[in-house]
Amino acid sequence: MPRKQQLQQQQHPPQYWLMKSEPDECSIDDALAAPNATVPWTGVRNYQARNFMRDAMRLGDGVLFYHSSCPEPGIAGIARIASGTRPDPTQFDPQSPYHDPASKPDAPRWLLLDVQALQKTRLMGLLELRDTPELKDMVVLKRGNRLSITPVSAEEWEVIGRKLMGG
DNA sequence: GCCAACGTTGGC
DNA sequence: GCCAACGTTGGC
Repeated sequence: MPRKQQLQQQQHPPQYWLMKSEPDECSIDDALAAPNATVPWTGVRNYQARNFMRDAMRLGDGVLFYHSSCPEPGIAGIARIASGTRPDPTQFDPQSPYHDPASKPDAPRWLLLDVQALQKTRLMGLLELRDTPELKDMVVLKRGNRLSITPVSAEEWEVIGRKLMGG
């Protein structure tokens, strides 16, 4: 590994995130079927979620791929952050449901990054998440939470990893 | 800067 | 389809 990259990794210890996707739009299967199993994470239209991408998320960070707004909401796979941020082109597309007429190309308001699916897992549903004592503080489980991107602690990541990998 | 109205999210 | 919870908008 190049020294520069090594230093960067030392500056940024592993981080983990939960990212919601509607399976009708992009399921874990869809992501795995994409070229390089990588999809641009379009459609984030919330400033807090955008700021996570812009300020905190780093190449290589772990991602819990979560299916939302569907019959069986829950964690459906594991992924990783596969790029830095760039402007989300759908904000400039009048045909897109994510079109934002107030955003100008010389000052893009919304960003995306690439997410690479690593593997599909069994579905770990919301009830199971809520029933796991070690996960009771997960941001995504907090009352009224609607953020499509939420941080996951290293401890939560390990607990979920153990359950999903059948350890 | 306040805050009511409105829109969206997302589980159920 | 319902609705709780939250974010955004816009008049003042």
